[in-house]
Amino acid sequence: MRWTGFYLFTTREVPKDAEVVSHRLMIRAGMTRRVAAGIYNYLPLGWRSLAKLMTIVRRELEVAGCVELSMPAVQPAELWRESGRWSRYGKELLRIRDRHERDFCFGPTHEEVITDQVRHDVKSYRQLPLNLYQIQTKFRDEIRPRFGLMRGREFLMKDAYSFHADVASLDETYEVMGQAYERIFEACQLDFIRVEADSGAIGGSHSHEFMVVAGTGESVVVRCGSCDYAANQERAEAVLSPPRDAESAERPEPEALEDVDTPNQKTVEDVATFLDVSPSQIVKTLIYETDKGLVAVAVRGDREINDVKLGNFLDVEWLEMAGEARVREATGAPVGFAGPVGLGEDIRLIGDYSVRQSVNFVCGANRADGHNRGVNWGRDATPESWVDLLLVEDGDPCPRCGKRLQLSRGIEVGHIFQLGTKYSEPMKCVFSDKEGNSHAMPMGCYGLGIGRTIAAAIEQNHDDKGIIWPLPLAPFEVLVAPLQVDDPEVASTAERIYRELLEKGVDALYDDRDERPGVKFKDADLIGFPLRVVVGSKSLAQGHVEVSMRRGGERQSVAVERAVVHILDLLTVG
RNA sequence: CGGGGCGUAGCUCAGCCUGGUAGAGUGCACGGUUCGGGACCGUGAGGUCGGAGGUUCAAGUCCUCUCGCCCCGACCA
Repeated sequence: MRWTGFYLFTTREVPKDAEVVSHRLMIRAGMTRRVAAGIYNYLPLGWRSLAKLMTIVRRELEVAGCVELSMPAVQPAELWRESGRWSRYGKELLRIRDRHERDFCFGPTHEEVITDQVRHDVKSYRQLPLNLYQIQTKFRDEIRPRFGLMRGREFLMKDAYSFHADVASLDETYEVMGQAYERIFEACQLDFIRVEADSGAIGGSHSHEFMVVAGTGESVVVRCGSCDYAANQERAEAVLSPPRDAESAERPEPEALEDVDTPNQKTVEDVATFLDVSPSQIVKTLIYETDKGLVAVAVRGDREINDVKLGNFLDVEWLEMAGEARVREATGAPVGFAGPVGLGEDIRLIGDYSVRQSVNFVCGANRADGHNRGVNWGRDATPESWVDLLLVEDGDPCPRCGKRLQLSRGIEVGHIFQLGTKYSEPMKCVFSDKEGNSHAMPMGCYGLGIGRTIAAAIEQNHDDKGIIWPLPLAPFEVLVAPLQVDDPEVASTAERIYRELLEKGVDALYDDRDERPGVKFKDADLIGFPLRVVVGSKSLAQGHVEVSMRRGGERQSVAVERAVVHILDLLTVG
């Protein structure tokens, strides 16, 4: 490809609202341009990187036994009504109406459509298992799209769906897919980890996310420094105060329950200072509002609740911290003075493990400017359940080996989970077993963000000059840059090298622009071609061209006749 | 959805408070000097100042409405 014939325009400046490195660099390198909020053009250069990733994905999925197909972006509401998601999915589902006033949506995912297809064709256990995938445009009407391709509304996603005759088969495919994902991200040369993830209301025994390690990631990853435990923070188990036998522990004598005045002491820190206790001796009571009513959660004063765990335990569709008015209604006190003692009948009380062993603790008294001290479970209040609801923090003990956990940030580029019969059941995607009995097919689903993976690759591979592509994802492997295009000697040499590279199957771009050397160098660094061949009149007079690698940046003078061989060597080594 | 901010040349922005001739840099075109790390000089083209309405002799500037975009928040008592 010749630069002047390629639609490639770099810029020096970038809109000030582009804050994340990958976003800025993609705009500057001429890879993408925003069309609307969270909606982008993939320009030829960017599209080449996406295409390379898609090729890798297809290659590994074929190995894993997946079959590619393509499904529509626009889907009829009736399928979503059947699965129940038309009403449940919420505002992220972009709903549209055709000229006949029929309801459609722009697909955010394709469980309904694929299930509808498979139930039509597959009737017997003999036809299972199946694993179908597509790479296709999705639309999710995100509250706040941001960070360019990292969180767009319209985006490219590889989504695969597997169908099985039994759970064992699902388990097997799930593992195969996990390995395929590992091979994909390894092939992209990305630093990633596979973490346990929350499978949420979907149920299912397994769910894993694939995270590209990056400080700008939106997800928090919990890792053990000693063993291989790794989980999404939403999922990570807390073992702060493991349950133990009450009688085996030495417990202080219960003190009398006391009601003390704590004027204006609303936060845990305020109360701790005021009453001269440590925050961990305070039991904080959080009031949540859910679609199943109000819930009070007791947790150690210095810790936070993991809303995802809470939502899963309660099996609710939504929950949020109750507002000022609801808190007052529920506890009779303003925010800051809720406590487990004497809570109303209409509010459930759940205890987090972190306070199960608490004795003679401090908590809100459910009145303005008042707290209880000397509170004890059983005598003064009793949660209906003790549950792990804690948000894991840096330094907490590992649930597997007890060593310290570390928190880091990651970009979620892949998510695999077992759906079970969540869709096959309501949509009657059934098959006959050997005995002729009918069963809903257990399903798995496997997503991989194409654009997000490219963005993540840039987040992980750049410097102050620009992108440093991992070779497999680079839009072009080699840039051939003649510095003086009007010098016939320079031009013909550069052109010859370029042509030979093409003949050898190398993905090369020929910078035939009549630009000053500085401009060409800056653009080369910005775009991040892994290899660069510079043909300049001065070195050519010595019979040399210059070959350099973007990563590391070292330049080598190479004899003209050896240039192509040398480049091929470098490309093989990687 | 709540709060804040921004829409002016292809791009990045100034001008708005205090109403009176539409600006800079960059990019683009042309000419010249340059030519191995985003050169310099000169000339030029390029704008319904997001849109609608209002106030005014006069609106990019003030007011109202509207559309679009961005940021923060919508979580810890």
